[in-house]
Amino acid sequence: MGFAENFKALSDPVRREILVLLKKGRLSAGEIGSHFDMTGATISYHLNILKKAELIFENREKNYIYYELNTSVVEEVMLWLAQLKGENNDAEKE
Amino acid sequence: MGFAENFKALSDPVRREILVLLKKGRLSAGEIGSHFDMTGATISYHLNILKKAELIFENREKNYIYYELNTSVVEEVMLWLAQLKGENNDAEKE
DNA sequence: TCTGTATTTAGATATTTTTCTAAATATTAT
DNA sequence: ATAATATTTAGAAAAATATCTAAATACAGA
Repeated sequence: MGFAENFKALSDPVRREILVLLKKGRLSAGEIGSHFDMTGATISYHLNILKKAELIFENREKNYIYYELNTSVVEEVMLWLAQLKGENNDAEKE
Repeated sequence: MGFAENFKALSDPVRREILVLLKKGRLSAGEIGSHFDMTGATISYHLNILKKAELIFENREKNYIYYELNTSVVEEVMLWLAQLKGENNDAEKE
């Protein structure tokens, strides 16, 4: 909730890579973890940060927890950046 | 240079506010500092991080150092995010 | 119910980041 | 050259973040 969390979540390379992995489709926590040289606990920590920022959401199924990308928040961040790029140049008014 | 630096630079609320201030036009380090309840040294630290990420550039003039927004890097970050939003949905091919 | 697998939580440690104070540098003006 | 102002740099302290190990939880299958 809030930009602060979104940007913080995006600021870590591991978390960005997780998002890229999820671009191709949902993955379980374990599958995500197998892409990194880190303990499952650490991956869980990162997933939780992404979840709190609503960049991903989870889906419990059987013995697994699947994670999926939530693109709507990505959009919000882009909007903030777009405004920054926006009407900053004195020359091009309005 | 590189996404890591860009995202890290954007992850701090003080630095984001500095960028927003610069949207309206260039400001000296002192003018930027006066918007925050922090020492000049701390502001200088943040400006340096933004500078290294090439989100701003400086312009020395007289006794002052003026800072300006560099929107081209903002664009790069947006591009990364756009790709994340991109072809992630199984349904909408291509 | 017991065992095994997937994942998270708790607590500790290590690393990184943010902030401060004090000193250094640079530039202007007298 | 000296004094004043603007800003940065250095070094230390405080705060936040990332990582690990070990234990806890949740669920599935025998």
